[in-house]
Amino acid sequence: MRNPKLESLSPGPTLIERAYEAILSAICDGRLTPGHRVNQDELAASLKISRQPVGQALSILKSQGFVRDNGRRGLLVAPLEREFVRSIYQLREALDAMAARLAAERCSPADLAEGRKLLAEGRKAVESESVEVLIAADMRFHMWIYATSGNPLLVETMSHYWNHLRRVMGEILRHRPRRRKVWMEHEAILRAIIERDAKSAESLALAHARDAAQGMVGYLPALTTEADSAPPIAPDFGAPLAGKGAIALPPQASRRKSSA
Amino acid sequence: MRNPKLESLSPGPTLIERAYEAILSAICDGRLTPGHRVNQDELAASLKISRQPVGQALSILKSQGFVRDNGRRGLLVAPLEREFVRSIYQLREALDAMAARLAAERCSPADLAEGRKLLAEGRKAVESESVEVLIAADMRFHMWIYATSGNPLLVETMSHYWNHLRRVMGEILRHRPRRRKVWMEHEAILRAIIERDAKSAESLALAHARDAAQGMVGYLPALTTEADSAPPIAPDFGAPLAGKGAIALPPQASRRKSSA
DNA sequence: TATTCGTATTTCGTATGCGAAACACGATAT
DNA sequence: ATATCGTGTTTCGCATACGAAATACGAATA
Repeated sequence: MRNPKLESLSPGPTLIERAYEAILSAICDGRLTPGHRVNQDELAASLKISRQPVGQALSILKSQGFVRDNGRRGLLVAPLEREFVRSIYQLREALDAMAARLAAERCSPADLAEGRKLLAEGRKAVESESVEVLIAADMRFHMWIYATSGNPLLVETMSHYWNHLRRVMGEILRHRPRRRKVWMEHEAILRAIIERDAKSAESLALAHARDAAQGMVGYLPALTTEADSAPPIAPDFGAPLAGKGAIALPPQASRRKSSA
Repeated sequence: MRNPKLESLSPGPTLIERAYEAILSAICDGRLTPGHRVNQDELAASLKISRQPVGQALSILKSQGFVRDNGRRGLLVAPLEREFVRSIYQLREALDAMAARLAAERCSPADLAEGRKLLAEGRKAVESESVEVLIAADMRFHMWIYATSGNPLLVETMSHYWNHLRRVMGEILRHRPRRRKVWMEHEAILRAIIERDAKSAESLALAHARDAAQGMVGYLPALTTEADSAPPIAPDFGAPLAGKGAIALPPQASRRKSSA
């Protein structure tokens, strides 16, 4: 009666999750442009589902900063704000540096093989025409470092931020020549990790993050739609400090038979 | 016709937001215990609202890792897992160190006054009996550093993580004597910031984070409800890598007149 | 022609309705 | 007594319905 080890199968993706993915990817690759107003009915019609799952997906997107409240006029796709992007790159400096150091300390042979593969793919991506391919390769390389660091939260957190970065990078790389230097720096980082030189890996990653920031933030004002980006209106949802709720919850909600 | 400067007033908190706050604070201060199954109907009944806003709030909480899918049996309050807490503290090392350094470089006189005030309040909180008061003071001091660093995303990100830490700290401090050392370390950090000694501030904050981690993670296995924490089942929602959506969105959803 | 007011339309938040899937429990058969 | 099956209950996801609030637009007025 005891099957050796069958992992329980996950319930299929709900409409909420699929709507979330659909809208998020539309935002991240620029099909939904910054500042564009989003509309529940319209999205629901596009996806051929009802408003309900769309609304829930938008709630999540809002809490993650991809869409934002537009006063009483629904939501809009978060504009690309220089300050915000700068903030992300600053976090990246700290976290990428730590990730590279940890990766150098903890990497396994399998990890290294994967890293080499990603580097090769990246080199090939540089040759390709597609900005999307280039960004995806860049992202995968860095995600590999995060994963190799052995900190799952780092992967989660940074993949979140990279979705924001995708938007910026896509916007900018479409207008500016891409720099090959990126993958030389990647190679240097990888080599340091391979040689288990934590110190070097850390400082190379830091320099790389600074470099990337300079390449992006500098060109941002040109396209940050200052006009659309109204001053922050609604109290932001993304940074919840619990404890201010007006609705009280009973000390311990015991399941069942409470109102029976 | 042009009023000099009236900031637009924000739409009042919706039921979703209030339910979110209520549930989050219940989770963070332990009124909803780790591993406890949460139930839409029951929460809705407690809050005296319908299931709809509760469900949306839970979606957001799920994407933030405060509740998690329980196979096909609804949701449960995320158990306190050692690995997860360790991950948070590791991120804190990197981010707190950076924050302290930036704070030392950028603090204004007003910032310093605020910092001194928080330190004094913290000292008083140590005398108090309440674990909640103690945690709140600790949290506020660190949030001050984040704010003073001038990086708004740092505030947002860390306040998020601190909500997770609140759960752990509350659980552990209830069972173990609180350590006064914490506020001596805080004082040292503050002093370094006041003296604009970025290097010292950075390393002191790093040491403080390591110290805090040791004080928490070490005692975690005793209370991590290993039995309840089923192996991860559902593909996690918190770390979205956009682009896998099955539902396609048309290239550019132009508002209106699409389906006339 | 420019301004102001009133009405229709849009759009969101919330409630409720409905069906499917899983669990719980008891009855039946061996 | 134990195992198996069938039925009722729970509970969620999704759709739809409804009301409130804001916008947009056109008519009336100066």
